[in-house]
Amino acid sequence: MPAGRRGRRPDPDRTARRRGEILDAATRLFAERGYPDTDLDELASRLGVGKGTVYRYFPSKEKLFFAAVDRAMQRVLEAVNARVAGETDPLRIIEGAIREHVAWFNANPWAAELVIQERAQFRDRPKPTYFAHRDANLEPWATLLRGLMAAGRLRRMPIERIVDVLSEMLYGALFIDYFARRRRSLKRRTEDLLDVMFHGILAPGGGR
Amino acid sequence: MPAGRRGRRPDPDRTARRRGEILDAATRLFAERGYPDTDLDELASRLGVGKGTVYRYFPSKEKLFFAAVDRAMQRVLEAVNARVAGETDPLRIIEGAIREHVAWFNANPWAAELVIQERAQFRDRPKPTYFAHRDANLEPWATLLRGLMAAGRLRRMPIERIVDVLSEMLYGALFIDYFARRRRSLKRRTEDLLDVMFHGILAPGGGR
Amino acid sequence: MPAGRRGRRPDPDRTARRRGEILDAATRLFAERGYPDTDLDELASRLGVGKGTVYRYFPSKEKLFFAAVDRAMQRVLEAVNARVAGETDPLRIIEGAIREHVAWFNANPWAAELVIQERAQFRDRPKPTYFAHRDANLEPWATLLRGLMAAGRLRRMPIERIVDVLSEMLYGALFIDYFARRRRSLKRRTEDLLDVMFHGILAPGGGR
Amino acid sequence: MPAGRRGRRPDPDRTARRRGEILDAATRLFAERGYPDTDLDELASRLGVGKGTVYRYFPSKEKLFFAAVDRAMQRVLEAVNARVAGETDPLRIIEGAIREHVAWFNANPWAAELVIQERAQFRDRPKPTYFAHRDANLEPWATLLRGLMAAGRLRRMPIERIVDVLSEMLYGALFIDYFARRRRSLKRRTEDLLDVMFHGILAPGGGR
DNA sequence: CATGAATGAGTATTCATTCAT
DNA sequence: TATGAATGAATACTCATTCAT
Repeated sequence: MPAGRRGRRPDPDRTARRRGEILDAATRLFAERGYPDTDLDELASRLGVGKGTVYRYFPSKEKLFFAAVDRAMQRVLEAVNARVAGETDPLRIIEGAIREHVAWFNANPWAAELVIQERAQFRDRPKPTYFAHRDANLEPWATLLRGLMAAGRLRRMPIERIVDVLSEMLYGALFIDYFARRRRSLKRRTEDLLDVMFHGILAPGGGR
Repeated sequence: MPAGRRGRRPDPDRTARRRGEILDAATRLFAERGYPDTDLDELASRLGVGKGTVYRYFPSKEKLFFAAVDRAMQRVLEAVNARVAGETDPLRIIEGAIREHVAWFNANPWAAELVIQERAQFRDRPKPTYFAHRDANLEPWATLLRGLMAAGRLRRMPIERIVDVLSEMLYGALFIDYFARRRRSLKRRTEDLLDVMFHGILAPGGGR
Repeated sequence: MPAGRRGRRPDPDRTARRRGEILDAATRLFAERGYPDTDLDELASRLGVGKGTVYRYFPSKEKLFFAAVDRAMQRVLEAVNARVAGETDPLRIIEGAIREHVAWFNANPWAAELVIQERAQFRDRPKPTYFAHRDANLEPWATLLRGLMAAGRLRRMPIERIVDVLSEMLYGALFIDYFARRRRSLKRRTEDLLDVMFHGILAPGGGR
Repeated sequence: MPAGRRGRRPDPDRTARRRGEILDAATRLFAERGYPDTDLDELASRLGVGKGTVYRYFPSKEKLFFAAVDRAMQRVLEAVNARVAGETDPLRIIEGAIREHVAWFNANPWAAELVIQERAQFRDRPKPTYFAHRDANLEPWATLLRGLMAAGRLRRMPIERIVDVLSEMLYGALFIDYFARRRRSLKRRTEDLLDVMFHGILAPGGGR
């Protein structure tokens, strides 16, 4: 054993596991109570550790919260990517992504809560985590859309139009879903969204 | 002097004006700082009145906030109704309503802020003010849509599908608009929305 | 009509009546809620007048309270004096005074409440109203006692001993009565007090 | 190092000592200023600790106050019991108890203050602490009195009569003592009380 | 005289963060 | 490394009093 090294060595696995446990509990609590009503004291006792320990892993309540949001956003993306992994038809990829996005937030409403909380409590953040992640993952989707358009399967329009409107729909759906206490089934709402997104509401020639 | 009670009489005009002034200033402050960071003490000094005066007009910070949200929501509806007042073609009415909704929130971003704040700080409210107002005003729009569908100008689909997806788009647009710091022009984004809403993204026959 | 005098003359009767009404309502409220929880706003509305009016008759909440206590103390003394007015036997006068004191506070528990409140809220008042009144009325009673002692009907002892112990009994009775929620009848408790006061608890020769 | 939980362990001794110190200082302050004028902030600075520390030991101002009253009442009873511990003659036990009660409150006037404050500020408490403690300790005294009566040393009368009148005397004495700023010596007043309690004021045959 | 709108000093309590052990 | 005792800034609301009308 080299001189000068005493005591137990830091165990990176243990550390990572601990971090994850804290993040899990914090996520649940932030979503349940909202950011301001979440008490780090309660978090610590739920975890069965001291408050100081939480502070060893995250330097402040704020940072802990951001870490929670960040991880949540990673998870949606992972879920979406996993869902479309086997698909080859680009249109089915788009469709699958939409379905998964709606379904995932529906199954994980706490994530929507985190997104709201972040926006409400930290109004001055340059870019909310949700969009940071979305933008970082945009390019492959844009490529996909360009391909479909070139193949004549999508109407000719700026790619941004699709991306933006789709974002609005999904983001709106995510919020309305969670807090307007909707009564229609997840399946039906997904069909609504896909149908309008793909075909619009006008009948052929109905515009005039 | 008229018989009956003596002394300084309450002046309803003055009272209403005062209430309005307080509400204006409160709205601005709540939107600027967020609910928790808004100090009624500061509100009072901005208005040049004592804290107690604010409490004469609104019994609590919470009630004041709800009054502010409520008034904001009334105003969007008024703006939308005013915009479509002269229209006769039902499709143009729909279109006008969408345009105004997007434009109004774009011009009054503080209103979007209030909507978010309400949701984030009062998680347990049965129905957020935005939806309460929307639902109270839904019927005429549903009638309009039914008419258009009967006339063959809209594709046959459940009315709810249109209402829901449109809500999602508008609500999503309202949020994204305000806090994703979008770079594309209001006009272009409105066209995007209308185009996709009306025609969808698929080319004819593109689904297969 | 002399020049220089305009308008309605102050009407002393009306003024006194008004003062009395305010004092009545204030007394009730102070006794019900305690001094700190009595709201002059509520007092005014119960009376159907404006807050300002109360201030025309009493310069401050404190002064109003003292006036209420003072009037209450006058009333006990009046009641006691009225009760013994017809008596001629000095011992019966003493007895009647004790009976009336106990009975009056029992019938007017709010008065005991005022005595307590005064002591608790204004700890630094030189002499509580109750004792001020008592001391101002002490002399005739001392004379009475001296006469009884000279006549051999009371044991020889300092007059102050009787006055002090009797005061303690009465004052103690007044408090215990009101707030220990006693279960024994007024009559029985009065007899207890008189019996011990007059005869003590020892049997003849029981001291040794 | 023993297995199990790491970190700074709670030290029960230290905790108890701290609690006691806070209670001491609080008792003094409540008695000096009265309940409403006692500021926990000032209490903390007097103790040289932060306000939060006080709240660690007592969950509210109210609870702290009740704890102070409660401890005071325990102490009177201890003092009284200690005083009569060596006595064997039951009559001397009674006498000693009375002497100690008067003397203790005379030496600890702050305790009387707490009793008053409790009554005045918490009008609706079912049973003031003073009486709760008294009632919990009543039985041995009743037994003593029954014994004396059976032995012919006390006049035949209901035990309750003695207990009640004695309570009234002591309670009255306690208050008068503290706030009528009496001028006669403690010793003399104790003799007064004992003399009247034991022998009454009437001369033999003086009743008629 | 009478009113009640306006005022602002005053106060209990919470909880993120630090740091002695 | 872990703990939890200690800290103190921060905050909504009440109510006695004043005074314009």
